[in-house]
Amino acid sequence: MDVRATRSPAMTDVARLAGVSHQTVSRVLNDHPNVREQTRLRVRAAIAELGYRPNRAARALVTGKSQLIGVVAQNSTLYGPASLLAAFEQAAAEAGFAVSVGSVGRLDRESIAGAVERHLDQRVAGLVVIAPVASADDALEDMPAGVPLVTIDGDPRRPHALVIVDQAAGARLATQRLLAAGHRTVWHVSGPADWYDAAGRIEGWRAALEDAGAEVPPLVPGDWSAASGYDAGQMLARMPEVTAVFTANDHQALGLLRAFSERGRRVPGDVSVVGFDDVPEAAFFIPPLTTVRPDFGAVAHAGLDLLLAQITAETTTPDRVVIAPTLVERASVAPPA
Amino acid sequence: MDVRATRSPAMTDVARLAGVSHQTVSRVLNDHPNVREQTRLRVRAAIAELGYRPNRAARALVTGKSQLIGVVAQNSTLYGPASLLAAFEQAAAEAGFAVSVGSVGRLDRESIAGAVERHLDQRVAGLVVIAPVASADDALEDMPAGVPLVTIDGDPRRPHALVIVDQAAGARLATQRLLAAGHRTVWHVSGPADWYDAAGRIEGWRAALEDAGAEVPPLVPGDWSAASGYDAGQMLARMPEVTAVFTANDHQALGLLRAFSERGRRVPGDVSVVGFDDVPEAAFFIPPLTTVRPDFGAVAHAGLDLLLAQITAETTTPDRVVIAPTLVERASVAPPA
DNA sequence: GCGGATCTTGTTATCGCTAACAATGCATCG
DNA sequence: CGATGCATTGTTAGCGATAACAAGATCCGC
Repeated sequence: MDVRATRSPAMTDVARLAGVSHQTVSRVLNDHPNVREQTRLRVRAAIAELGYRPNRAARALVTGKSQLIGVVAQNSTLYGPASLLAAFEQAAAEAGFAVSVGSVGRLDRESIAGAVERHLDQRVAGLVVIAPVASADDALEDMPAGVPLVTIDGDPRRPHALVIVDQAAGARLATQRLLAAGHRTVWHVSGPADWYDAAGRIEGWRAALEDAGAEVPPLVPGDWSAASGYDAGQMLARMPEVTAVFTANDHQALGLLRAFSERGRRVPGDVSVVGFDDVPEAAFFIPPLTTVRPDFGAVAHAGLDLLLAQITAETTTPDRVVIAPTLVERASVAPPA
Repeated sequence: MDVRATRSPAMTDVARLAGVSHQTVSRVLNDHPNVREQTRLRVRAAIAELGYRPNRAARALVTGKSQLIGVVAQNSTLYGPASLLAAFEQAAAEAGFAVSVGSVGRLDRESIAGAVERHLDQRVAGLVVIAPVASADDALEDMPAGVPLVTIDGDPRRPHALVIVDQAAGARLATQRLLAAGHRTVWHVSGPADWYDAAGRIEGWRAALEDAGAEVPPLVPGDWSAASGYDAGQMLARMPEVTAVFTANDHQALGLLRAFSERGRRVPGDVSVVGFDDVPEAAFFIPPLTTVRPDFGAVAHAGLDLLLAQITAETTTPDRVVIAPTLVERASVAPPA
C-alpha cells in the first residue's frame, strides 16, 4: 500500500514503532513517574524518528484545557500598551503558553465584549484584558464566571485580579521633582479623562501640589497625542507665569517642546518639563526629557503570575499587584529663571 | 439530580433541547443548505437559550484544521513591526481567524525556529513570519512543506509568498525630493546592514544619486535607534558641506535633529532632513519631519490575503505583493543656503 | 396512483488524545 | 512458598465535533 498521503504521525504510530501501547507514549509525553527508563528512551527515540508532534486539539478536547492565553488589547501603537503586549508574550512563552491576541479598534464596551467572545470561542485557558478605560471594564461585568481573568490598568475598585502601575505615585514623583527645583507650581497637560491612567496621574499631580501647599492651576486637557501636547504648548507658551509643566505622556511632551521652541520659550531655561512613559526616544528630545518610567516588564510578569495562579490552583481569590514607577532624570528640568 | 457542576453545554445538549439530532445542530452551525427553515429556527433558539458555544478543539480534531494563524514577530516596540502586527490582527479577526503571536527576543535563526516550532505545535492553519533580516529567513529553510506561509519584509529572492514594502522606491522618493530642492548631494544614515529594509533603502538612495549624476557620499551606518541618529548627527554637524541627510527611519532623524540643534545647525535652514516610517509624532519634531510613509495596513491586508489563498485553495503558488510607499511633505526640507 | 428524484433527518464511525481501570511481572515478607 | 504490594504496561471508554452513509418524508412526472 502506498502511504504517500503522509498525514502527520499520531500517537499510535509512535507506539507501534516503539513496540508499546499508545498510553505508554502518552505517559512519556506527560512525564508520568512510572515508566521504565529503557521504555522511556525507546519511546523518545521513536518520537524523534517520526518527528511526532502531539495534537493539541485532541489534548484540549479530552482535558478541557488549552494552552492558550487570550489577550485583549487596543489596536494601538501607543507605546505603553505595545510594550506591555510584547513583554507579556515573552513571559507567557517562557511558561509554555501561547498567546492569542484580540485587537480592538476602540475601547468601547461592544468592541471589548466582542474580543472577549472570540477568545472564549477559542476556549482560552485564561484571559488578560488591558482595560485602561471605564467602558472596557464595564464589558467585563457579565463575563461568565470560572474563566481566569486578569485586568491590567483596570479599575482598582473592581473585584478582578488586577495589575496596575501606580500612576498617582509616578505623577507625584514628577510634580515633586519640579517643585524641588524651586518652581512655585506645576501645570499639568493630562490624558483623556476616561482613562484610569490619566485620572491617576491627575490625582497624583494634584495631591503633590496640595501637600506642598502650592496653588493648583487649571488642568489642561489632552488626549495622549503629540498634537494635543502641541496645542497645550501653544497656549501655555503665552503665559509667562508658567515655568513648569508635567505632561501625561512623553509624546505630549514632544508636542509641547515644539510649541515652546516655536514661540521662543526655552526648555529648561524658561520652562521645565517632565513627561511620563520613558519612550526610547525620550533621551533624544530637545532637550532630553526627564520622565517617569513604568516598568512594563514587571507589569507583564505580574499579570502572568496572577493568571497562572488562577489557572492552576483554581483560586478565584482576587489579588492585585501595584507596580511603582521611577523617575528618570535628564535635562528638561532646571530652577526657574 | 443536581446539575450544579455546569460544564459548558455541548452539541448534544442543544440537540436534546431542540428535539433533533446533534448532526442537525452541526448542519445549522455550518450553514448546510438542506435544513428546514423551521428546524433551523428551533435549533438557533436552543443555541441561544443554552448559550452554546461550539468547541473549537473538537472541530479542529475532526477536520484537521484550526482557525488560528500564527504570527512570528520580533518582540519589539519598533514602530514598523508594531504597526504591522496590530494591522494584521485586525484584518485576521475580520476574516474570522484568531492570531497567535510568537514573539522572539532576537531575530536569530534559533529564536525564529523555536517560535515557528511552537506555532506548529499549535497546529496553526497558516504562518506569517515578519522576517526583516537574513538570519530570520534562513530559519525558514527547513520548514515542513504544506504549511501555508507568508513572509513579510523577507528576502525577495526566496520562493515563499511574500509581502514587501518597496524600500528602494521610498528611498528614491526621499533622495529625489532633497535633490529637487537644489542640494548637490544627499547623505544617508542607514539602518543595520543585515536588515533587508535597510539594504533596500541604501540601494534606493544610491540609485537616485547615481541617476541624477550626483556624487555618492560615504554611508553613515546606524541601527534604527535615536541614539545612532544622534551619533551620526554629531559627526555630520561638523561637516559644512553636508546640507541634506536622509535617515533610514524617523527615530534616527529625531536623534539627528537634536545633534544638529545642539551644534547650532538649523534645520531646514542649514541642513535638510528626510526620515522614513511616518511615526505619529513625526509631525511634532522640531521642525516637523518630511518623511516616507509605508502603508502598514496595506501590507497586513496583502499578507492575510496571500495566506488565506494558500489556506483555502491549496495553491502553493508563490506570490508576492509589493507595496509602494509615499512621501509626506512637512517642514524639514528647504533649498540649500 | 406509482416509481424515482429530492429534501430532510438520523445513525454510526472516527479524529488523537487522556483518564480510569485491569492486568502483568517481580520483589518482599511472614 | 504463597500472599501482598508496587512498578510497569495494556485495554477500554469517552471528550465534542464532522463525515459518510442510511432512511424516511415529500414531491414530481407520467
